[in-house]
Amino acid sequence: MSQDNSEILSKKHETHQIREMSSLGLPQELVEAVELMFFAYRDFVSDPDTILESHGFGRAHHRVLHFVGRRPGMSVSELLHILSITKQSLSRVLKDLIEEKYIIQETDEHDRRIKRLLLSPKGQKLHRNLIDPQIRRFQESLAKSEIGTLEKWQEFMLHLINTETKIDFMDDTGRDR
Amino acid sequence: MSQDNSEILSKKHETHQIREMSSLGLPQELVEAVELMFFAYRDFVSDPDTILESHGFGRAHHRVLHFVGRRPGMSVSELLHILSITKQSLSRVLKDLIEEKYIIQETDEHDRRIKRLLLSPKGQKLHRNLIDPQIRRFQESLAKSEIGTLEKWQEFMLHLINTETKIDFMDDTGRDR
DNA sequence: TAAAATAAGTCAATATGGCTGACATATTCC
DNA sequence: GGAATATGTCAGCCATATTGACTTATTTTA
Repeated sequence: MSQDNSEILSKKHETHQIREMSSLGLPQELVEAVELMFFAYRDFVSDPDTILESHGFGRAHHRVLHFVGRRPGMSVSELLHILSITKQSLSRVLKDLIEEKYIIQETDEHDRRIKRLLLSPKGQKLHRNLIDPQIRRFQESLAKSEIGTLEKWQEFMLHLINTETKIDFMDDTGRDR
Repeated sequence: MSQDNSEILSKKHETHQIREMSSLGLPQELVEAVELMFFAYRDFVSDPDTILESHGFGRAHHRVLHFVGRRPGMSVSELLHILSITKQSLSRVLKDLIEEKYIIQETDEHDRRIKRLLLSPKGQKLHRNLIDPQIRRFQESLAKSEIGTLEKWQEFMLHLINTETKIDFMDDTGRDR
């Protein structure tokens, strides 16, 4: 769009005068990066997927467990908003998690229409089991690669995100408030 | 697993003696990183998703178009292997793409059991339209962030990937051969 | 050369997790 | 008292994944 390629072009490959081009006529490394996103994401969620399967749950359950675990006391509509899915899609998985006592609902003290969502100890345990292999993957990747700290990686990833989403993420991490 | 946290702990936050912990009792930045993977991936595929919808296609079609575009002449079984899906899952989307002339099949010269897959000019155009917003997202992110070049980001992402997958990826990019 | 292996394609059935539209209930706000 | 809000639920649709069984054509191999 408004992006000028020449800036990017001049930044890379000091040792090569000519930037490698893929079969698409696009910079090789950028096309590779697209694939890295695909493969890294797929493998990154593969360990939790295996655990979830043994509980009869899917990725949707994982997301709910995760965000409720990270923001204890969040409402159903906050959860809907952060996940960007419909009430009906959420309801099926949330129902499972409540029925099997991974998630507890507590009516808000001041506004009795709102239900606050919380992880039960059982839910916390599962959440922890799901996130552990992902944390481990990051730690191993950090140890193996030259990147040093996560800081710049995080900054880059954050810039890939839509502005609207960024607001949710900030809320979620409790930063910039 | 074999990973020792103390090593990671000592590497980060020179300015803070105590590492911030999330509500999970896990390093805050690593939990944040897990969420960055989720949000970044979701938004990263959102632009192609919109384009695909207008063609009556889904993400599965996108993946097929992408890999065939990147590795012109690949066989059906190579495609199955790289996507890690079943023949039956592939068949529907591949059928769509062939019927609507985005993908062309050519019988291999030497082994007539094998069908080589290629993008038609129409397929190349769509592939290009799908990848453009993703390339743009990377370029904008590169411009906005301090990371400089993609190199270290790529290295880190590559280490997140399973060894088996890495082999496919290398094959795909034509490196290390 | 006959049998086995391989590449591709197809059938039927099933599950997950998205979606839409409509509607019900309880509660709070104005 | 009526409007708005938060939640929950009905029914149905779609995309994309799965498994298992089977066919056809072709090549490899014993």
